[in-house]
Formats: sequence, structure tokens, C-alpha cells
Amino acid sequence: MRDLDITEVAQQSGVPASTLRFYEEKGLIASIGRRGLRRLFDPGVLERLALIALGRAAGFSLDEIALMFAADGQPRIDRQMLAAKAKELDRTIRQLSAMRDGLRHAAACRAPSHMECPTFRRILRAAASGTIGARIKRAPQPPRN
Amino acid sequence: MRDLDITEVAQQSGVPASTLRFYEEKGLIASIGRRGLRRLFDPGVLERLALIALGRAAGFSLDEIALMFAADGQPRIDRQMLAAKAKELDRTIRQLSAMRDGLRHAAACRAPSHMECPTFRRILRAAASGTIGARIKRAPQPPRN
DNA sequence: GTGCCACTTCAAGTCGACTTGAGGTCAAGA
DNA sequence: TCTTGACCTCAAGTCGACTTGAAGTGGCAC
Repeated sequence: MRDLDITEVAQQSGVPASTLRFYEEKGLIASIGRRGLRRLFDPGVLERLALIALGRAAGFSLDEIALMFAADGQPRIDRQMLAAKAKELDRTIRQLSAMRDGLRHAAACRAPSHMECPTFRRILRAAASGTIGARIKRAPQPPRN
Repeated sequence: MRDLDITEVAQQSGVPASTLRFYEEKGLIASIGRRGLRRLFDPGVLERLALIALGRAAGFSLDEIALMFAADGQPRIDRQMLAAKAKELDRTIRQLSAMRDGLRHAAACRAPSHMECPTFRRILRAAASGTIGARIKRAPQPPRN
């Protein structure tokens, strides 16, 4: 398979060219040359982009993902790191599940106002004691377009 | 219960004073007066802050949360909106669960490199087809301090 | 040979939710 | 009365992941 220019990579990966340039600048991907000004990429970049997408979806920052690639360019992913992230995700999932159940109840509840619903007030207390004043990081979001 | 000044609200809610000022400016909370320069709040602001924390934890933006309070200051929460958010959360939860399972496997897998593990490659393909090029919103995160 | 146009670089802007800093004010204690 | 120090305002900065805009360049079709 021959080299791909940035537009082809963008098309095949769904990642905008501006993002590819940004990723290159960050050291997440590397171009193997130029045709004129135009960057050329090894087809392997597609797998790499998939790996990056995977990491992002799992909640890793770009900087963390960058660390997962050793100097030789081979992914060198720390199993402890993965386990830790899995645990973190699990905690998040349990929180979100509780929240979802609460929302569902609140949506279905027949109390005239949510403030009169005991379940809602219970959730509220939980939020007040646990989540209040805590920094929030959000879950996957639909594309902007 | 008597009125609280901003420091008391901060202490009792765990929300920094700077954030309280910010929320007031955004119209999420209201002070009921001043003692000198110092803001005074009705104790009910604590419940309101809990409600805001709850909304944030459920993934609502501050602007969305602001809309949930009618002009009279009473929460007027649309049940459809709650149901929609519950559904959205559920989708997120399922995605995160898949990701967690994948991470767990990758962490435990004995293949010499992740790239040689079929399960890992399957997850990778999923990420490539679904998540690649999609905007990400992250899940709850520990406080910064 | 020449024009087009998609690429290039680099700097700056965006978004959301706050935080930080400089300079000002005022209630309360000594 | 005077000092202290915690609050005040308003503007600007931060963080992460990109996007956007202006100005430049070079391969390719004609």
C-alpha cells in the first residue's frame, strides 16, 4: 500500500487535516515526507489514529497517549496504566448509572414538584455530599456538526 | 435559620467563594442583600447549589441548568429533558462499559504486544469505526487540589 | 509558462467553567 | 480613630483539544 497524503488520511480516518497537523506537532503521529509542501504518511498512521481515538474514548489525554508510544514508534502500553484507567472508568460508570436512575425516576415521578419527591431529595443529598464542589469531567459527546 | 454570608455558604457547600460569585453573575443563584460589601444568602441557596451540583454531575451545562429555574426561582424541570438526559447517559454508560472491558482485557492479556491480541484489535477497529473523529466529552474527574 | 488552488506555516481564537490578580472598600477589633 | 484583613469589582488568565484566518508556496492541468 502506498503512502497517503494528508487529505487521504483525513478522508480514510475521518480526522480533519487540521487535527492531523496538530497531532503531528504534538508528536502523536509522524509524516514520512513531503510531496512539495504536502505531507505524506505511511498507511500505518491509520492504525495509530485508531489507537489515539481508542485512548481518547477511554479518557486518556493526548499527553498521556503520547507517552504510550515509545521512542521507536511502537505502542508500549503499560498494563498497570490500563488497569488503573479501567478502575477509574468503572467508578465513573457506577456514578453515571446512579445518576441515570435518578433522572429516570425524576422524569417518571408523579410528585407535583421534584422537591416533594423523596427519591429526588435523596439524590439531591447524595449530590450535595459527594459531588458538590467536585470537578467534573464529561463523558463522550456527539460531534459538533 | 439566619442568612449566610458568602464565606459561610462556601464552607457549608464546599463551593469556593469565587465560584459563588461566578454563579451569581450567571444567574444561577441570587444573593438577598449585603452586609457592607459582603453578599448575604438565604440558606435555601444550599439546596440550590446541591441542585446545580446534581445537574452538573448528570452532564448538564450551567446554561442548561439556568434554564431549569423559572423566573420565580422555583426549579421547573422538564421531565422530557430529564428522560432525554437519562437516555444519553445510558448510551454513554454502555460505551464506557465496553471501553472498560477492553482496557481490562488489554491489561490482563498475555500477548507479547497489544497489537497481537485479537481482542485488542477488535476494540481498536470499533474505536476506528465509531469513535474516530468524534468529539469527546469526559466523565467526572477528581478535584484539582 | 502560468494560473489555480489545495496545501503550507504561524498566530490567534474558541469553548466552558472557573481562577487569579490588581486595586478598592468597609465592618469590626484594638 | 486607625488598622487590619476579608470581602469587593473587573479584567484577564488557564486548561485541553482543536479550529480559524491570513499570508505564502508549489505541483499539476492547460
